[in-house]
Amino acid sequence: MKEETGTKEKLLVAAKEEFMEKGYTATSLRSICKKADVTTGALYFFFQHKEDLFGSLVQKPLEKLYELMKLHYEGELQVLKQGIVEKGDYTENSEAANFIVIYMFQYHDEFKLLLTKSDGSRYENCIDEFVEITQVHYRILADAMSKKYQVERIDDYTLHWFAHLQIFTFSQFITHNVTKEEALVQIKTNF
Amino acid sequence: MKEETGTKEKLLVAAKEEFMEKGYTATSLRSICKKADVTTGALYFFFQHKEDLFGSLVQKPLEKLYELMKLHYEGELQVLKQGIVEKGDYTENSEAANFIVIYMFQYHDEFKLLLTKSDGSRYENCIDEFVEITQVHYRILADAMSKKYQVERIDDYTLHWFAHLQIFTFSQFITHNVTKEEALVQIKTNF
Amino acid sequence: MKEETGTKEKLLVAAKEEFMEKGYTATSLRSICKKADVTTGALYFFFQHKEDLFGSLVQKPLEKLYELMKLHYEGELQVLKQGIVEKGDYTENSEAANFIVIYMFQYHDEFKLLLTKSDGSRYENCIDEFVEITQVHYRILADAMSKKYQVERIDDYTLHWFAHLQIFTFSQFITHNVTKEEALVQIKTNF
Amino acid sequence: MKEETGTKEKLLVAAKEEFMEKGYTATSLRSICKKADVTTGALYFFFQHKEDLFGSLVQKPLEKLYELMKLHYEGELQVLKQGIVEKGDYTENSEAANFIVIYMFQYHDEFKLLLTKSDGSRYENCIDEFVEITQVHYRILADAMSKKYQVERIDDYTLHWFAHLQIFTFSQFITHNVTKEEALVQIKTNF
DNA sequence: TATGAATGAGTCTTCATTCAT
DNA sequence: TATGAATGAAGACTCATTCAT
Repeated sequence: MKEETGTKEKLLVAAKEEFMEKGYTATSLRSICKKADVTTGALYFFFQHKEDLFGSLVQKPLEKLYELMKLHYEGELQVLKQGIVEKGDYTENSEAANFIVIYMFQYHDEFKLLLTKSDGSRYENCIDEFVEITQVHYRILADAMSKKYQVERIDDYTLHWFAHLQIFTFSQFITHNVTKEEALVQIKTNF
Repeated sequence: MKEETGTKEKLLVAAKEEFMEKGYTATSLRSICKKADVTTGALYFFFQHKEDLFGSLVQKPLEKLYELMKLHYEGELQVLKQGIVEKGDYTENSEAANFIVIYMFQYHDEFKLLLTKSDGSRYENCIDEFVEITQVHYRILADAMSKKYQVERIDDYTLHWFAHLQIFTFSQFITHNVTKEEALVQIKTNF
Repeated sequence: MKEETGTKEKLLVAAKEEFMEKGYTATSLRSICKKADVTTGALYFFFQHKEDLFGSLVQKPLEKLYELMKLHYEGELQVLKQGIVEKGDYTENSEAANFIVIYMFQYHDEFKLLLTKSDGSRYENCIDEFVEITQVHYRILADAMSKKYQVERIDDYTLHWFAHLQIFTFSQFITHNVTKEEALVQIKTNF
Repeated sequence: MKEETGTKEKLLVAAKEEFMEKGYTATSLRSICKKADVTTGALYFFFQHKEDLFGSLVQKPLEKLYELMKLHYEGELQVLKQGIVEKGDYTENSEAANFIVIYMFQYHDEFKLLLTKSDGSRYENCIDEFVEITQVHYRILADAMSKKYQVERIDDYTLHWFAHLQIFTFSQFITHNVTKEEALVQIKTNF
């Protein structure tokens, strides 16, 4: 039955606002404490570093997203193995993509921080990791295809390009003011 | 007929290296001066701010690129006005795109700074401006098309998406290790 | 019949380890609490200050040693007063010295803390006090001697020197890795 | 023709005073700047670290002393090699010892800092190095002796003891309020 | 043109200590 | 007995910028 918001929560809220406004590097812990109406020491009671504080906002959604991507990609591989692409399966997987988008919108702020405000922090290259994961997946997919249909191997650059494009598309939803509904339409149209 | 490299040049060279390595915010003017073997005062004789120094590396190529884009887009509009799209014109315009790519590779470092190392500076959102310009152009184009062929107006979001995608494509050439040749092939293929 | 080690004991053990490793100033109470798996508040329930905690480790052995020195020196004075130095008495006193060494080894850690890790605390000059006490004693001894044998008064500096040397010798046993046995041999040889 | 004392000098003077009063760790750079009537930035213009500042006071005398010790010991070895210890040589070497004392008194403050106020800095164990050097020298000396006179090898512990005692003696001159004259008398008497 | 000394606000972080519960 | 949240001053150090010469 607590009435007043906990200090940690106040800090997280203030941190989110400040990071969002100024970016990781340009944000000072002081300004966060001030906004949260809390002393420096209090901040350091709850968080180890500046980076830890940023991570506390952003880590979990990030990891969950990795997981969802993995699931999504494994789903696609299942479809591939079954040989025959039936409508139902396809749909199922498409739903996985949907789910990812929905999840990203659920943690819209957090992903915006990751994608546009993490410069200077450990997370500044997280996009590259998304691309990397996707590219690895595409490689498997592409090789299977080229083997099946006896076509030439797709070169790395092209693959990377597709992977990056893919991630770029999803990023756009967050970095620009796209609504969840618009995003879902896009997904349905393009995939 | 100067023999020794001028101080200003040494500073610019050092600045480019440091910014490239650490990014705008994380680079200290001190480190630049040190690398250039020049004193702080000297730096401030030639440049007003940190931002001015960064701008001295990056401003001109950036403006020139804006110009080239304008030209490119005006060219497309000319084609549009003439009503009949003749082969020759089209080629001409395609060559404009080529020229842009070539120009970007000529100032490869500078554009890399702009696209990936300008965080914290006045230029951190330059990509958005590219997109904006492109989008405005697309709007004109699209409206002309939809009027001509009596099709529905293309919504802003889609247009923005196309514009961003366009810019993204060009950015990729610079931010990733794409060679000029590969880039030109891509351009020829996709446009 | 307590089974679990008491909180206070855990704190003392942890404190000893930490102080020994890093010295008084460089050791933080936090690190002690962490090592003892105890909260800050608990520490402050049992101890008033950082210095109080350090004192709790070190005070008693220190005082006891002062006492032993006093005893030792009083013994020597007794011998002096009796005029005739009999073998038995001498031995007795030598045994007092022995006892001191043995006592120091019994609280080896504590004296090591006092002699090498107390910098920044109230105890940082404890060696000087040992020297002071010894010097006072030597003064009495020396004056009696010089009166008895009609020799010149020994000057303060020399006396201080002897006192300091004496204490230095005992310190060495603790600060360097001398075994109790070696120390006792040394004592027997030199005194 | 400067009239006002330079900033660097003011800083060094203030630093010496503060370190002398409170010791390395307990002294804050702020307090030094305040005493020197100089800003923090100024300090960091002249010195890299807190340790660098301390070193600027203390490094040179320390190194010079190492050198003098080396010379002194090499002198003793020369005497040894010549086989016959002639009075003149011995005197010469004794003069080397004298010179060391005189040098130490010349930089009395600096050596006091090193011997009693360097705790927490890189120099906190400098005494041990003195002892080490001396011990190594003694080893050579002792082995030569024991070979020459066919006596048993002196064990490491005893040697270390002598070395430490030696250094202790010299330290005393500085750490206690011994005058240069007293010290020189001591040296003449004991060596 | 350039020097280099100096500024001073600002950075993250640590710490002994307190106190309501 | 003990918790653990909170304080707030202080720490070393960095930086863009200025200015007399």
